[in-house]
This record gives sequence, structure tokens and C-alpha cells, in this order.
Amino acid sequence: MAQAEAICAAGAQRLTPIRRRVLEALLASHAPLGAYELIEKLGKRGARPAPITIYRALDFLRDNGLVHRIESRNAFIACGHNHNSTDPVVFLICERCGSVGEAAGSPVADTIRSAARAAGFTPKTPVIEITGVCSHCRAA
Amino acid sequence: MAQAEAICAAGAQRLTPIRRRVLEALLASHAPLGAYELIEKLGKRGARPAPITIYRALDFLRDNGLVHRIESRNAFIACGHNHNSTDPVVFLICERCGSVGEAAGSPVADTIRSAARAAGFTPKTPVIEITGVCSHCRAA
DNA sequence: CTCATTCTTGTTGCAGCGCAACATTTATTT
DNA sequence: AAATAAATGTTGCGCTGCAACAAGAATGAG
Repeated sequence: MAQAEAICAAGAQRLTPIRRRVLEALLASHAPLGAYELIEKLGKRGARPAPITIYRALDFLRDNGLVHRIESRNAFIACGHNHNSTDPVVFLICERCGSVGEAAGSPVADTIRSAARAAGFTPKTPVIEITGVCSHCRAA
Repeated sequence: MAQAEAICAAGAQRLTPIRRRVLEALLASHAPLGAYELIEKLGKRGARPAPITIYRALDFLRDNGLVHRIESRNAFIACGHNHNSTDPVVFLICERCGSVGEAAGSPVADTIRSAARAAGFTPKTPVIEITGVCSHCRAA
């Protein structure tokens, strides 16, 4: 959270109350949240924000690398590390409990980059989503 | 297409006219198609199928490994190779022209598997989507 | 300090996505 | 030929995501 403030300050970006509350809700959740789940969470303390309000806050947070979108779930998650924009992110999505972890992505990124370049492809955003079963659910 | 028939025959699965036409439409397209694009394409020759009809056909084709869903686009694409269900698939999605290519995934899969296991995670469906710029668009 | 500019938020509305639930038809089995 | 299973049709609806415009709040220039 303090990191979020630092990032925004560094870029002269404004972490407004709405944006802050969206980020707080995502930080408080171990699983990714959909836009309408965020509406409900924020709506419990005050007026229900319109969908577009949430999407705009999410756009802002994503532009600043504080939030990632989980494509396979149409949901969003706060990003703990402060990634370089060029660094890859590997998400490990548990298909049972829905929790999302992050794996160190450097070695994975290298092989992906080489595979992509072998096909004449210039990769841009190495955001990799791997579904499976997390250690906790596997034990159960 | 012949391969599709072979796969269905092997599993005692029925490649009905609707399923066949959906697959043909996807095979004829170099870019992934959304469900509603498929409706329009099939609607030009006969009655417009309902959305659910398309989704059911797509479910069938996906279950049989003939079609993949591109999560980041909410669209579907025919799968050329006959993957093992355990083999990974790496899609190279051009953000300019929308075309989708496949990269050889074996080396990528190994690094992903090891990275995932290091986190105590059991990966299941290594379907990896990489966005970027394809060689054709890069030249232009 | 005031005005213009920019950024942010509110309001309204809509199109695409995806499927649930049930009814009907078609194919397969006994 | 009847029972069972599979596929398709029909209706309907909730979620996703954003466009377009209006209004309010913050910043910078003069």
C-alpha cells in the first residue's frame, strides 16, 4: 500500500479515494475479484459505484502496475511485487480454491522469448497464466 | 478436417453438421473468432443459430482438442496440431492484426513445470498466451 | 486570485459474452 | 418397437466492458 503511494507519487499520479479503495479490496483478497464483486464490496461502505467507475479505477491501477487482470477469470488481482514493466509475471491459478500465486518468471520468460523469436514474433507482455491445483488444495 | 473425423471416430464422438460447420469456420479463419462472429458466419447459409448452440458446439470441439479458447480475446481458434492433452500450447497473438500462431511448447513447458513445482503447484493445462507483434506486422 | 486547462467522477445506455432451465427432436441400445 | 441417451431448439437472463456526454475537482498560468 505504501508502495502504491510511492509509485503514484513518483509518476505524479493521483491515488484518489476510489482508486485506493479498489486497491485495498484487492489487497485484502487472496483470490482475484471481478468488477461486480468490487462494486459490492465498495457498496457496503457508501454508495454503490457504477461499473464504469470500477473499470476506470482498475485501468489506472493496471497502468501503474499495481493490479493485473486474470484473463481466464475476467477478474483482477493486486500485484505484490513491483515488476519492471518488461519483467514477466507467471500466475499460478488454483482451479479449486481460486487463489492466485505468483512464480518467479525469469527463467520461464527466457524460454518463451526464445520460442517466440524463433517464430519471428516479438513478445510484448509476458503475462502467463497457469491453471492447476495449489499445494493447499492438493493436500486436502 | 480429416483429422477431426478421425479423432471423433476414435472416441465414438459424433461430428454433427453444426459442430462440423463451426470447425470449418474456425479452420477457414486465420484469426480467432468470437461466438457471435460464428453465429453470423453460420447464419449466412441457413438459419441463425442461437448463441447456446454455438457454445455447445465449441464445448464439444474443445473437449476433443480440436479448438482452443483464447482467453485474452474471448474468442476461439481451430487447433492444427494434434496435441497430447498434456502437451502445452503456446499461442502467439498479434495485437495488430489479431492473427494467432503456435510455437513449439516443449522447452517452455519444462521451465514452467519446474517453476510451478517450486511453488508447490501442480500445473494442469499449460495453455500460454503471449501477445506481441507478428513478423508480418513488424515488417509493415 | 482568477481563469483556463486538465484530470477525475457521475449518469445513461448499450452491445457482446456465456450459460441455465426446460422442451423437443434425433440417434442409439436392448 | 420401446427405452435410453444424446443433441438441438427456445426462452431468458446475469455478467462483462465500455462509449458518450455531463459535471465536479484539482492543477497551472497569468
